[in-house]
Amino acid sequence: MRADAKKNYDHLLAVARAVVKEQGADASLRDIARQADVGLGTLYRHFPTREALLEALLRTTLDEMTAQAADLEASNAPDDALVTWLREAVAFTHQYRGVTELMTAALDDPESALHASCVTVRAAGARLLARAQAEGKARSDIDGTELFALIAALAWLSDQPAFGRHAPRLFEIVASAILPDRPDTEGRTPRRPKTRS
Amino acid sequence: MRADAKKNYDHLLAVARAVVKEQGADASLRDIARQADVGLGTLYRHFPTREALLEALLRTTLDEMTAQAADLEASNAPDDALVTWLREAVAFTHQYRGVTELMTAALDDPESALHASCVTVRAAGARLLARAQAEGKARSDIDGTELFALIAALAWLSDQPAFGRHAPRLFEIVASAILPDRPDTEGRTPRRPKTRS
DNA sequence: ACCTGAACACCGTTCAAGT
DNA sequence: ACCTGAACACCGTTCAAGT
Repeated sequence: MRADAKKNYDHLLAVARAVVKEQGADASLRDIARQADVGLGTLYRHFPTREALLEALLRTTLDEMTAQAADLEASNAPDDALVTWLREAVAFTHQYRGVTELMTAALDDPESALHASCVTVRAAGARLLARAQAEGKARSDIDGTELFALIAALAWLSDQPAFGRHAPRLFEIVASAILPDRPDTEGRTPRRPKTRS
Repeated sequence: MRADAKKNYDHLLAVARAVVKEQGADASLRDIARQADVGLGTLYRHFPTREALLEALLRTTLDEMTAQAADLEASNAPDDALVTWLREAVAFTHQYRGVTELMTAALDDPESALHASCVTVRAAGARLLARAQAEGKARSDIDGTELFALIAALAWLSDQPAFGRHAPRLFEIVASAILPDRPDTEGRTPRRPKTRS
């Protein structure tokens, strides 16, 4: 890659990161090019699709998540490792609003630039899940895709302003379904009376 | 309303129903007006916002869901009533792809034309939930909004092509979190070996 | 009262023309 | 080899002009 091209690529990526962080994964590509002071065609040359742009944006983070799964597998009890990783996965996705939809679609589309990353993440989760299942800590009737789905659902919920406030409890509810006999992380505070919903 | 206006209104609604069923809740309004052989301004006159259009579209179905909740409350065991209603709620939303996002946003926005309907549905669910909680059948640390959130999450998952195949099991997993001691509905089939995820 | 469609400000995507 | 921006086909939304 030529030096000027490399410069454009890097700058484009930095701007895109900021814009996507602020406006979500469906931010205007035109706007990104504009803010990067670059022709619209230049953006398309470096990132032929929106998925390609997000793949570049997410690659390092997704790799970190895979690495962290390996770490947790080596150093933690199977159930703790899984729960910690799930929490991390949801939190990560929450950085970039709307990325969940994209990753979910990419998982189903081998042509997507994001496909490989998503498959890798699913595999990392599936390993942690299998280990917990082998020790009887996790429900045995779940597979890696379903674990991915539950993470995606929790991430989606966290992105909705109506539910953001409830995200921690919703996480606990779903986690308790995956790992039935795990005590709640938070100190099981008694709930406000149920008159208001 | 004048007779010609009424005719336009009805026809617009019928066309919109078909288009939204096919293309989802973010279907082009222009396209709907075009297919209804009506000026774009006419659509906006009758339905000043997309939410208003969907409110008209969903009103009868949402009312039916509220009514069904009352029926179930009168004639079924608390836990069965709740599970049946949850299943129904997810299935309904699944008819119109993308409606979940809209309803979730409306729940948080009192100005939305869909707000009242969503609040009513939440209340209907909350009643069924409270009854099941009173008999110790449902987790006590969940409120109506969280029940709504879990329904929304399941509906969202069902809309994703990658997860559609897993929707029944994902429903069972979440349902088991809400109603911990309920036996699975399906005959707990042994799972395929976990080599493929 | 109600309807129409042009007008405006946006998109995503492509591609001929430039350096 | 890379960059640019006009061109095209779409949007949602508004509003003057018509009946």
